[in-house]
Amino acid sequence: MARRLREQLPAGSPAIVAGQIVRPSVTRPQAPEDVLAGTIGAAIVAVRRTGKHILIDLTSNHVLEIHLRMTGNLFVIPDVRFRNAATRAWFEFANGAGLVFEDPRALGKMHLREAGYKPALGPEPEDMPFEQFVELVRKAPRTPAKLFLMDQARIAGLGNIYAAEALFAAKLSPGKPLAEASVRKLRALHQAMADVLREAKSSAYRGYTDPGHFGEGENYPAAVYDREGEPCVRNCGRRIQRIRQGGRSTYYCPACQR
DNA sequence: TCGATCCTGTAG
DNA sequence: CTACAGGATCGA
Repeated sequence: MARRLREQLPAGSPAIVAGQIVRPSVTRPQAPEDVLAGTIGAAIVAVRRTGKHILIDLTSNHVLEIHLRMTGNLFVIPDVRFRNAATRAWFEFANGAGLVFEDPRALGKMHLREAGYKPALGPEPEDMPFEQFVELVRKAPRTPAKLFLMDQARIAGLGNIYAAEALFAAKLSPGKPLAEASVRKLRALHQAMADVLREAKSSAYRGYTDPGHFGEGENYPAAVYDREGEPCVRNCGRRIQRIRQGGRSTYYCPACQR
């Protein structure tokens, strides 16, 4: 997302000349006017991603932090006047283009931070050495594997879907602590976390929940997520089960994942 | 460790 | 019509 946004931004970083927080709840607990005050008049210096957070560096010595949650979307349109009804916040550049934050369910967040701000996140799977992963596992001897993977303070970037997929790939039970897993399976999981995120970020799917792909039969890339009752893709003869963990659904193969 | 909360579209 | 989905945060 951060990369796509970078590619869409107008060249020469025109200043932001106007903006509106259409839905005040997106900046809560910050006041919409405070976010606008640090944004309007500034230009964009860089767009970065860390974990699930998008960070937009501004010349005002602020950082605009955006979390898309599930249904959020952030992009540049050539003419800000053509923003649509799901727009929760927007900014207009000096050339008339718009940076638009859309989010039908309005769960996404936008906050103004000081320069140098860093979200409290664990390492990204892509640049986490195996030894560091093992050390993190060792510090959570009783936490069920799936809850461990979804804890952003431990490891950044995996949500409900990708955690389930990585565990399936590594043949690990979502309910058992990783501290009890073999080194071999931990290695597989370490690799799977990076793989699953790389695929999710690839242009092919733009995330498993992209409207054009989600739940669409053969195009649907998830092996277990939302597949309760379907036969395991490994043809082990069992069906995918759904259990409840931390208030959310976990999908897994009871035969393959032990 | 658990549930409620936020928010709305969609599935039932 | 109600239940549920998602991620993060908060309070019991």
